[in-house]
Amino acid sequence: MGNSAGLSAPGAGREPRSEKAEETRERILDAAEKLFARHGFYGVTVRQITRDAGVDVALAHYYFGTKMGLFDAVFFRRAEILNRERIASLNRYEGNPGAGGPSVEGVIEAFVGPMLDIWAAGGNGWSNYFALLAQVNNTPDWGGETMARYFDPVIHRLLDVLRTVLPGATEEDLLWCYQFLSGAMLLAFAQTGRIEKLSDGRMKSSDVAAVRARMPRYIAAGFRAICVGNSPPLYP
Amino acid sequence: MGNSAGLSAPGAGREPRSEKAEETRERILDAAEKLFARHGFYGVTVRQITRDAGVDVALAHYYFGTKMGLFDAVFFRRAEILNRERIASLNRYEGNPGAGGPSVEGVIEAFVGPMLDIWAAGGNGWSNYFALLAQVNNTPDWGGETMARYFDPVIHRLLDVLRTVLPGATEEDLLWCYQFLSGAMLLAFAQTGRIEKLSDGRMKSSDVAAVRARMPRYIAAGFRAICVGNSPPLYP
DNA sequence: GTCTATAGCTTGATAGAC
DNA sequence: GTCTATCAAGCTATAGAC
Repeated sequence: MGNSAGLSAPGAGREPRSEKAEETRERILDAAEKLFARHGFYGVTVRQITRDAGVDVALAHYYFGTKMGLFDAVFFRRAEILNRERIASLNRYEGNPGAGGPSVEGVIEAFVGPMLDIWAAGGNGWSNYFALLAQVNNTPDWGGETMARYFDPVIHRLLDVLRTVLPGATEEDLLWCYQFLSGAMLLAFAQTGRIEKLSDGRMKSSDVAAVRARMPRYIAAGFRAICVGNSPPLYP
Repeated sequence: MGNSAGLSAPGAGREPRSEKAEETRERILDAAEKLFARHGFYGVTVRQITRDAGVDVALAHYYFGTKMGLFDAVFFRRAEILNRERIASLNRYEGNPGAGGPSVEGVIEAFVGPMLDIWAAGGNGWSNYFALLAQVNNTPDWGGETMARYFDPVIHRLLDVLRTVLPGATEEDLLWCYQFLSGAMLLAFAQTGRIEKLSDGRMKSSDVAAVRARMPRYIAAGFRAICVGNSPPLYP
């Protein structure tokens, strides 16, 4: 699914757009982001999107060609930002790992931190986008491929840094652990309302602080349990 | 989404069905399971399902009323089995935790084991079903609610057993850790093809043994890191 | 850039013959 | 139980006026 290649912007390099046009484009993207995140690609019609955006149906096709083109544009818009932030964070961490030197926790925090910061900074757009990522990540057949197309460079960068703090880890161990990380992280970001149900309304899916306090340590412990020595696990 | 209440079978208590009719019903369910898993509820038409099943369109409505009724029936069919197996496994473990006495690893294995066994035993039906679960689990708004309706009793049972091996854990810690477990586990079961892409084809999403060797220990380590003491984590 | 109008299909669902 | 036939509604996408 999707056909914009790699990390080059779909529709990039166009002549300068008028301010009004740019705003219209963004309104369509925002509405599409929200609705795709909630109901998936097929659960939404172009008409619903443009109605939500307050613009004419035909404009969606004018700006994005097809419904799929619109989906790709939504997916791409924030992927670019996300990738930049996470690469920068990993680079910063490698350059200066802090007091006790590099650690698994540190690397995971450097990777997850930017997303937590963005989430904490608020904005419905990002919340919707995270929910969309979780859905695509868990879509069989083309989900893995789509995630790979947009995010694999960052993930390979993460794996490189992880290898420096987990020198004995096998490739299999590292990749499976990343898969677990990916599932745990994106479900937490998706805000599905499950935690509300389980806790009888006492806890909130939107509690960023709660996730920040637990997720990096949870994930780092998992990596160490698998990638350091073997059963029984050793904790250096 | 969905409206069959609790764990009572939708359409249960009907008069005895003929064998041929029962087979037709199952064929529709199998096709629907496969296609819903691959493309989501809205990504599939009733016509595609019945075509795949080799039966007439009208029969889907005859047996299941609406498209949503069909979806509910698909979701319910295996949920019942899954719940029974997991409850039985947790009971067995509580009755006989094995040599070293009860442990976090043991509880997690008792919970995840039945799903790994079912997966290992093969059958496309179950693979499709797991993929469907992963999708619903990651669906915002109604995903959490739907999962809760079908699976919360088992999860509360799991949490009860976990409390006995993690006596000091707070409710918040336990529930967030479960949320991470849920995301990691279902993504691994969804076979999205991501691991193939990341490993350049050297690893397979369908490698049950690889998941069995790692996931329980990964998850147990995460629980211990969060639910035992506080930073820095202590490993008993 | 924006809108109207519409082409050309497909959809979920049902009525009724067999 | 199964199939044919069909309906009303909604869909993506486009052509062309402004």
